[in-house]
Amino acid sequence: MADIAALAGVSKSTVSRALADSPLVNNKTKALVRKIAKEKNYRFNSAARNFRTKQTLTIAVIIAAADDVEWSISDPFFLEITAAIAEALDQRGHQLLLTRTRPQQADWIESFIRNRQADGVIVIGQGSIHKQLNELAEQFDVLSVWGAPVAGGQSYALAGSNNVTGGRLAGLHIAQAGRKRIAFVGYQEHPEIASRFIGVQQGLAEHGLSISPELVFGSLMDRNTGGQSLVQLVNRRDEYDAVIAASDMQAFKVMSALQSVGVDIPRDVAVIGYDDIPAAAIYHPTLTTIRQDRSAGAELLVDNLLKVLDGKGPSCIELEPELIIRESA
Amino acid sequence: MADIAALAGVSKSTVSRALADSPLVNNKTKALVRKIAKEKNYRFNSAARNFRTKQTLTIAVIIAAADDVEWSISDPFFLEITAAIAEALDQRGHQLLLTRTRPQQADWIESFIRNRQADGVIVIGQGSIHKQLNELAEQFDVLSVWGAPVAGGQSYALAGSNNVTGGRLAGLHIAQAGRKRIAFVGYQEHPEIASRFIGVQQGLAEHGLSISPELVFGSLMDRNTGGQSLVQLVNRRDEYDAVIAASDMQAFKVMSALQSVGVDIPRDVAVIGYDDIPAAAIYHPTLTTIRQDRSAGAELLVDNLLKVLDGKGPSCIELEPELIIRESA
DNA sequence: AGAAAGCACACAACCGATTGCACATGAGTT
DNA sequence: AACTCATGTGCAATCGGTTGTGTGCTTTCT
Repeated sequence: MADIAALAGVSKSTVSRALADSPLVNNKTKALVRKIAKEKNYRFNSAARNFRTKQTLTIAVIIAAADDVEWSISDPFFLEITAAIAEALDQRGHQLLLTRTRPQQADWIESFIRNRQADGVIVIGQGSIHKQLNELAEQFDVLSVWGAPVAGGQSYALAGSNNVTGGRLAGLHIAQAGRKRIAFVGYQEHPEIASRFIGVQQGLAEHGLSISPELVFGSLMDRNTGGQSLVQLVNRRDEYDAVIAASDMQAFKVMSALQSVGVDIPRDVAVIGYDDIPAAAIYHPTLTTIRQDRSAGAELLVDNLLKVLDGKGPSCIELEPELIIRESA
Repeated sequence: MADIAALAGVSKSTVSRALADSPLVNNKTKALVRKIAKEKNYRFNSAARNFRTKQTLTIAVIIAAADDVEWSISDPFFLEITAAIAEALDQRGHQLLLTRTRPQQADWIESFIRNRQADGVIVIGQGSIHKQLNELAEQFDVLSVWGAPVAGGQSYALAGSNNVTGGRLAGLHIAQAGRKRIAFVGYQEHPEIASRFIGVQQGLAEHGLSISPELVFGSLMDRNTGGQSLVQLVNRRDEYDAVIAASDMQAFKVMSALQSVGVDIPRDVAVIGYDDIPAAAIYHPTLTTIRQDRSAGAELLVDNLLKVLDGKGPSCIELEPELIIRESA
């Protein structure tokens, strides 16, 4: 920058202001400085800038659910929403630091914020750490979370699809299809899944149906108990004519297991998923599911965070999910 | 740091050295300084450190293939390898900057390196930009690429699975299964896919088989021509008894399309994929495929890059892929 | 014409850690 | 006793931008 200043015959500060498009600089000077900067292929040093301005224009993203029993980091939904966040951040001139830090570690957020490695943090999935998040949010106003509202409210900014509505859509669709004995699969410790289950029950209730407790299964993705749940699900296959799964990946598992013992989907058992990951449109039969809009969600997450960083209070916004009817139900 | 120095009754430099575990500092002093730093919950300012040391301990990751016709960013394989890279970088004390920058943009790499936003760049998938990568690698020694060796060699560090071997394994397996009329699906502009196709032909040739040109289809994922390819593939379904796909996602598409017109897999047509993404074990029938080890690959990519950043020449390493036999073939 | 206001720019401090060099102290050597 | 040497610590420069304050010049108004 000093070199550019010398070449342009002005001072460093003028160069800085010219490149920052400050109104304090004459337009002619601005043009001259920029021309020279371009000619000399000048690049600002963002390390220096970050240092001086005390902000990094970087947002850390952490997949909280990834460490949990229910979901693995390989669930395409999380990765896709991460990609969508990258896109949204990019458009707003920020960068995405993908972190593996386990949110269970006591001081994970401090290390990001106080070390000034990131200006804010986006957490994908509350997993089972809602409480910790809440405490952190009260200390640091730098949190934006993808998930579901929690009873009692939360002090962090929240974005998510309306899981109750989503569940209800699934329940209604299954009921309208004439199914009577419904099974549910999912890990209800997670706020999102719990909401979906509530929605499902609502939807079914509107048609006078309910889910019998023995047809509620835990997550099939759980490293410890997942296999067991799946076996039970298959053994009881004559007791239900529809399965509502808490995620597409689980729906695939259900379909695969049932198909391999000769159950026809959707004739014998209808299956409905949640997320609408790309594979849902490809599976055979194609999967009826509840679509969550990742792009919209990502933008919401980012805008929420930027708002909070800007000193505005955290907001809680829910997107409307959409029923995607395909072959499986 | 100045505060810690005052509290410990030493100078800033001593604090700095003590925390950096420099041998220049007496052990007692070191212990004292560290104790105080811990008590006062001191965190170093990484912005200042990056600025001063001129390195960021950050690696940018860019999914080159994502922008291409063949693969979309939603292909789980890329996202998974990205997650694995995050893990590997974390273990080595680095961070991962996930970028969306399109590699087609002329100066993408300069903006990272010269702006000092990252110390190095990992590119996933050469896509169709091998030439550009090569030129960049000659200017900047900061490149590590996941992909396949290219005729004529490349000047960047390369890691990948041996696609020829992988293809050959697929070809051999199909041939041993007694299939005679083989179709291939994939976008051969990509070095990786091209290598796989060569391998497939080798494997088949060892059993006296070959692929007839009209049974070689372009990518099903191509936004423009993918649908057309799929229609052709289905129309000609009586002309082949096995399909070798260049990726699992494409294999799913093939299976789904064929199943929906009543083709039984694997009885009528065997299908084999490539990658072994999680869904491969879940599809019905479960997908026989060629496994690429993401963790090993990610570590290789990272180690390669760190080696290059360390001033050592770029290396080119290939992992051995593995045939995973399941139901579809 | 003189004063006030406004514009465009320069000067220099500053962010917080790292590091080359100078210096002090005490031990070991001749 | 004088000298070398090793060890431990402090001083101050430094990285490359950003920004508050100051200053000279021009314009505008009374």
